[in-house]
Amino acid sequence: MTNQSVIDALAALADPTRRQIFEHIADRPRAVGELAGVLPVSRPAVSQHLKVLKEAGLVLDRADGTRRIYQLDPGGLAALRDYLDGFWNRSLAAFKQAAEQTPKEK
Amino acid sequence: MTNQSVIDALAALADPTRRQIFEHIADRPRAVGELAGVLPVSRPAVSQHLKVLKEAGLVLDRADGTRRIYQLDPGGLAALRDYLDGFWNRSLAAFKQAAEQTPKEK
DNA sequence: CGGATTGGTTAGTCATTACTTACGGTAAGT
DNA sequence: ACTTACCGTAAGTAATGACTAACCAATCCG
Repeated sequence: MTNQSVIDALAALADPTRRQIFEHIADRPRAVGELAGVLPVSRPAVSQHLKVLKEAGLVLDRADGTRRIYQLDPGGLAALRDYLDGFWNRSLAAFKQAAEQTPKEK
Repeated sequence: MTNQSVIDALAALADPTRRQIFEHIADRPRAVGELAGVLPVSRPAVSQHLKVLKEAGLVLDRADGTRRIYQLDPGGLAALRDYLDGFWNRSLAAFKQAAEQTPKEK
């Protein structure tokens, strides 16, 4: 609900490795070791990234024996999309106004 | 069009100062010195951030005498929103499936 | 012209953070 | 119980990047 979650989500997705993890999870739920096997980083690194993604509200986790399954969290994504939608309207208005001010654009 | 622009946009908005700059520009077009006067950083810092935002396709600039006016670029925002929308559908599907697998959630 | 205003660029410093290695902890199998 | 498999945490290091100070370029006004 807060604006901080959106900020955390943006910062979380800014890292290339975290974005790869996120995209793999988006495909289907994954275990930690499964992700580490695909990615070019160690398993602890994956764990640390998953912690960041979880705190940002982008992923959920559940236990499955000794394994831990991670999946997407719709809440974080919705917050992000709503945040960007807020700019979208203002962006269109500003762009329209600027186009009128400089009509001789190539 | 490429996926790289989306990645650049995410990384650009991850920085707190850049997000503040972006939000001020979203309010209305601004000059560089105008932004530096409001923000707690120096003018060169603002210039560097604007360069990043511009390369990410999030802002546009035009000359106005010695000043340079920056405004939002709808293209970058649209690409970002479409990117997140792609995850949104997958997220809902994954969440629904997981809810069925663990029906005894509190 | 000459000074003043406005911005972009460069060099260098400092803080943040992503990564690996090592360790501890829990659950399943024998 | 012992071993194996899987995962999170801590410590330490290397690399990324955000910032300031100094300098240079372009435009406007007297």
